[in-house]
Amino acid sequence: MNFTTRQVEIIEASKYLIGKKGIQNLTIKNLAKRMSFSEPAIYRHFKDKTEILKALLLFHREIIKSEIIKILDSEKPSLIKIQEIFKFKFKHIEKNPAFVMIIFSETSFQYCSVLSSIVSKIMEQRSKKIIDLLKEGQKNNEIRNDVEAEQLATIIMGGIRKTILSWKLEGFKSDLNLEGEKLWITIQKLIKK
Amino acid sequence: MNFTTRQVEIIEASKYLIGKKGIQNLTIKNLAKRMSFSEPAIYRHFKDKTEILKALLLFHREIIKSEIIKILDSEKPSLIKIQEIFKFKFKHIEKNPAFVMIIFSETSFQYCSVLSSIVSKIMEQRSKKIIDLLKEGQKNNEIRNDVEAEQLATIIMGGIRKTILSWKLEGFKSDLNLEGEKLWITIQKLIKK
DNA sequence: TCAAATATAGTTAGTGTTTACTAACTTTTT
DNA sequence: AAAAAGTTAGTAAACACTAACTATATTTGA
Repeated sequence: MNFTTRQVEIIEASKYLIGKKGIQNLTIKNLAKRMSFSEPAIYRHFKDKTEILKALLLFHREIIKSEIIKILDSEKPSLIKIQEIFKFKFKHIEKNPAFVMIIFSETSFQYCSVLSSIVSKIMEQRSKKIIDLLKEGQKNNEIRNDVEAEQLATIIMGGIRKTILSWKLEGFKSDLNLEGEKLWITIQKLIKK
Repeated sequence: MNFTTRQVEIIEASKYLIGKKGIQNLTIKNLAKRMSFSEPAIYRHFKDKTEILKALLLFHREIIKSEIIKILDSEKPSLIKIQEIFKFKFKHIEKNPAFVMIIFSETSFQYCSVLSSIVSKIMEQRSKKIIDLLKEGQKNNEIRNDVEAEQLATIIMGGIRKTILSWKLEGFKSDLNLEGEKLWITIQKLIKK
């Protein structure tokens, strides 16, 4: 997980390409053009295309992970922590629209077991953190405990994903942060005790 | 939207291929093999590949639409109607796993504006129906009205999608109908008055 | 210290495979 | 007789990737 400068540049270029026109826009040819050098030069830095996608996923996972951990490690009520994760996710996506495409490319990765297992692992870890947080909140009497934390997590994560997907399908026109806030107001009313 | 027998057969074959290995498995070659005839024969029934995908989307939209309308037109409380839509969706998916791939291929269709606009229209129509149903429920005092119907719809649809996605990423191992029921129990507790 | 050796990172030109799709012909149905 | 639905054989473009060569740093040894 230690990438060279050039590797990071290639990861950034890949992100740019996927963000622009989706995963099928990430070709070695386009990547080389974006990097302003020849196609075979790419292969001096990554064994093959799968390695690039793998690096892209892992590189971003780390960025998000460290941010989430920062939130989790703070001494705040669970509900506030969830709210902060909420806000971070929407801010991160709006700042980094390329990542939306990557998030919604799980199915495109399906042909490649290496990539699909990375994606499902990332998602599982996220779910687990949210579930733990919700359980903590239930214990501390911040969150209602007549419902299961697992299902609450599904609703929260699903709601976030659906909001982002709608934003994407509408052509990124609406104000994503605003939609995120509206969603949070509702979720917070539904789950708090 | 009137398809010939052969066209329907090709649609079914496409569904089969996508269901097996995702959208990238839908090639003219594979389609011809599945239909047990030559590649150019496909083009006697559809102008190009995009037309096939378009037909696939529209054909299925009709099937689901008619089922949803049947539920909506019945004389039952809103909450029951939502529950029935819920059940139908999970049953439909479990019976028809091919369709999961299609649902989660929005991003794969993105390169083609015709297809992506069909997908976003379908989704918008679905959202609208759920929102109307929720508003009806709020009016009739079945559903809490301290939250906005739009956001409730996002949560419900997002929750369903997330449940299906997790099921897919786990390799279709868990019992989807059971997961759907657990989700419904939670959602119902959260939204009812 | 500085030239020779070597490792690194780029180039051009090309390969084999897969893709959607077509031209031209033949068989089958109406 | 003609329209519909199939066939074989093939095309052009896109794709990931490679062989072989070259320029440029970096390291090493007298």
